[in-house]
Amino acid sequence: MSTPREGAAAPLSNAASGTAPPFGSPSDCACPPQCAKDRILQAAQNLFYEHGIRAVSVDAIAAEADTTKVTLYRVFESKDALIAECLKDQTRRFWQWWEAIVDAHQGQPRAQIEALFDLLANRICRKEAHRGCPIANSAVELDDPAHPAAHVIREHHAEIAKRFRKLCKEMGAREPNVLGDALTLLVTGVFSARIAFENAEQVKSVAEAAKALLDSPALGAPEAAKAQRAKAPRPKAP
Amino acid sequence: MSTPREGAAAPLSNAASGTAPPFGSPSDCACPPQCAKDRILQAAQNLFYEHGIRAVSVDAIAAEADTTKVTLYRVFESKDALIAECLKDQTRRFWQWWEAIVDAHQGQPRAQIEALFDLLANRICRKEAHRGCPIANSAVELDDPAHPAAHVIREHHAEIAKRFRKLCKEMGAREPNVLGDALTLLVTGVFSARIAFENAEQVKSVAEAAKALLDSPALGAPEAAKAQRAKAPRPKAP
DNA sequence: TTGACATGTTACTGACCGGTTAGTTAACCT
DNA sequence: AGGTTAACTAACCGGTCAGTAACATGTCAA
Repeated sequence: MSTPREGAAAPLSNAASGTAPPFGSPSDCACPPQCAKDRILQAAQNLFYEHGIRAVSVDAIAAEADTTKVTLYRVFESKDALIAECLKDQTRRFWQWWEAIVDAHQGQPRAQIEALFDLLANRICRKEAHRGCPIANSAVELDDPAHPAAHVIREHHAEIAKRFRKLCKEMGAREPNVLGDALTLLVTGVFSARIAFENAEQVKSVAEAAKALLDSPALGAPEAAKAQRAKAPRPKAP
Repeated sequence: MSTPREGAAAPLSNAASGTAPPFGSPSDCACPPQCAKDRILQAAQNLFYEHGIRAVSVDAIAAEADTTKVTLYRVFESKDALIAECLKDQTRRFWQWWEAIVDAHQGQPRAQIEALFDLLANRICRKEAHRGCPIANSAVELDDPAHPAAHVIREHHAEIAKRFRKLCKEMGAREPNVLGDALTLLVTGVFSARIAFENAEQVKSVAEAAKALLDSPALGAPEAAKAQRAKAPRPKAP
């Protein structure tokens, strides 16, 4: 097997330093800045994202966090619990990102969706996003449905679909559920494709794809709504 | 860590028996039916798909293949080489599936695309596809770009995009490259979503999404071509 | 000063990992 | 009969894994 991590002896592997999951690492924690728990959580997220969950040992995490395995196990019950905490933290930051975009276009569901995809397309092309979505990636590595992180993964994806469906409904789409699910597939698709494609630019067409779906005669908003959308921000929609 | 595999002592784990990746397992090999190499290749694909590459030991593969680790290492250079062989085998079977569908609608690029998505939607809902795409999954677990399987993964995805772009061109699409890439994203998306969504049916809208994209005024075929498509099979396209 | 608390240090356990060595058995070909 | 080939058994190697035990240190608050 091609060396998983650079041995338990790895003191300060900067293999992952400078790299972080696409929606950032923890910084807003209750405890004083950069307490051991914070550093461990951040190191784990970076290493998990960069190399995969199973490829990273707790020794490597502790080393990257500039602490020891003992401290790690004092703060987290197990590696599995740490994994779950990492994912929770990442979903929290993802939804912060989402909310900020949605808030910027209140009452304009179509503009909200477009902005989400425009900014996603930009973000996914950035170098630090080269391993796609950390949550979806975890789903690949965790086969046990009883794993403490499994629920986080499922809930996250269900929430994306739910919110897209709702936005599509507000937009007055003909088929809000199908359209919402189609947009969800584009999101999961762009993350997955980002890993496997050499050229990061190739996945950028996700924004155009989303707009094409929104304009779809079969799924999108009827002409009336489409004409309306360019004008004043409608309050909420039917 | 939640027990990776059920110990090296696992003799005949039927944890994966009866489960196979979405595009099947090897059966058409040169050597006599069910030689050791065949059995190993099949067992590895099943176990890798079900539990992930890193979670499966070579001991477990040998046991599942009803042979020994020694035989495995006589036939394959290393676990990494075995991984690469598994992926090659799976891409081969994927393109067999693809070609069969495309051949059934020769000269009708739009019908070819629609059929690909219709059948993909059906296949992805099947129980044995519940872990998405084995090739995309491997990309998550293999972080080393020098891994013997990395090239297989990249080439596979590039080929999908290339073929979709070509079909879109033949279809006379306004933006064949963007449309082709959008379809590619739907494919990667439906595989990824299949893992994380509890309800398999939710990803089925991929076929409708694809049709909506094909009908997109901005990306799809102009009205003329669209009217034409229902009629006689055009020979090749512009 | 005295605790309490978070953290660090060192060393360990038992299991499992990928990979190897050595020797055996059975079928087939010449 | 002898040789080749492919398969088997069983034990082993050095290393890594997740997780633990026992003890030392620093710091801050009362």
